[in-house]
Amino acid sequence: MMNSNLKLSSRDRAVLMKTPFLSGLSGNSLVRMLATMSVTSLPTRKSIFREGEDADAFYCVLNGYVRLYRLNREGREADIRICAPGDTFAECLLYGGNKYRYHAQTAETATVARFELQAVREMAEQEKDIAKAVMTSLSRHLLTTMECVANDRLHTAPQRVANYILTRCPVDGGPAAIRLPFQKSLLAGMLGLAPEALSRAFSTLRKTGVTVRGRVIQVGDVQALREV
Amino acid sequence: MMNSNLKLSSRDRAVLMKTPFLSGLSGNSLVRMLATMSVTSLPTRKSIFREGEDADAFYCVLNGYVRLYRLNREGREADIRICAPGDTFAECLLYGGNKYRYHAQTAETATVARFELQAVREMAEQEKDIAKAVMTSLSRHLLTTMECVANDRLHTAPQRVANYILTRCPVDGGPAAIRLPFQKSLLAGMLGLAPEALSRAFSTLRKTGVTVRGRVIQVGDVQALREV
DNA sequence: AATTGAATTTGATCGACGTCAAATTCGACT
DNA sequence: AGTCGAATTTGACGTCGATCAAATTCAATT
Repeated sequence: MMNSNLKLSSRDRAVLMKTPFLSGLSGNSLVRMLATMSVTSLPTRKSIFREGEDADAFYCVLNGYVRLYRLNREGREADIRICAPGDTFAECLLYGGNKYRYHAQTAETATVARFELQAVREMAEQEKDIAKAVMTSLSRHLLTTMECVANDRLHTAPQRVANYILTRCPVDGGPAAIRLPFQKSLLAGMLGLAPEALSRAFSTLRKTGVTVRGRVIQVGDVQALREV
Repeated sequence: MMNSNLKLSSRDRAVLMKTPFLSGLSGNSLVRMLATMSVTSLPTRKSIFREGEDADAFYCVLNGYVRLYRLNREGREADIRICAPGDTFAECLLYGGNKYRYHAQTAETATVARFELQAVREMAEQEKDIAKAVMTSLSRHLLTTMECVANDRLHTAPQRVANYILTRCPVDGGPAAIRLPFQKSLLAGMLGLAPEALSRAFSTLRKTGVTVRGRVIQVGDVQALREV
């Protein structure tokens, strides 16, 4: 069941406006972008597009999570990226080919904004602030993706998990607690791990003062985590 | 020894003009880009910038190869990307932060073009075709980096090597031969492997009709390689 | 052709992580 | 509180690739 052109909830609107894509836009450009945009609510595990399809739109997650993944010949899935609220995906097809290069599906109930590639491409060529928004979005996205390659190649499972926890902890070194915004299996995919490996990484981190109960992660000593 | 503001060899010039960065530029924009550019020849294993330094330029490889890499706490290096002639690197810092996020060093004698971030940033805001060039470059780069994540997470060492060979083979299915443009240890880094693992992957591929002699790789049956 | 340092290959070993199966826990709903 | 299916954890095991060391090959130079 797809609920197109839904009215934006104020929460979703707030997320949308903080996106690198829209946050820098002036009145007129903003209006034009919003005009070509359509908002859709999707149920869990609903496909948004598939690898190899002709690309006609890119998306911004407003609520929930979207999984970008590939399949190998035997049908095993590997996540390439997990998109959180505020993340844009497939915007690289604005200037990088005309077919989707991976599958996209919701990881849970999600709301996404859809932008026509052709329309945005034209606007980016007319309005400088839109071009700038595209460049900002692509730059950020590229940096985090390179970060991901480095993380995969350099760190073990417990280190990746520690890293992830640290990115969501307050900066000071004392104790802290965070709550995962999604299932652990999704976190496993983000970190390039099997769910079992994530579970074992958490139990390895127990000796560093990390306690996990459901989605709540308690960190005894943030500084100690940095040294894993 | 650094040889700044070298006159461009005609070969280097040809590479430069085929870059997504400059290939789409009109007369005036092209002149302005070339004016802010400086060309440098560097010896083997010369550092271009280091992680954490303030970023003031991005680069385009004209000749040779440049390694982008990170270190972990124990000092082990992991390559994030190998830049070939025509590749641009650190251009994501145009709109994505002001510090270099990884180390860059030449993998062998190399010639690179250097572009001031600030100057290009300003030009990108003035000239639409320069903005477009930036977007194209970022898009391509992002796609290949996501490809890299997928490759790492989905494929074994022999599959990655087969993949690499296939990207440099003629499309038809018959026998073919290619010559590596660099040392095997560099290829290993590109594929996220230790040199020993690359060597073993090649010997695994022997049973698929791949013969390696020095830098020359003979492929008996391209179609068979696709099925590894 | 001989020399020599670097690159690559090979062998042996080890640790990390994937996979499969079974046990347990979680969480939504009655 | 009780039920039931899904998510997570745990155990057992296998495989892949990293690492270290030693042998071999390569390639530039004499």
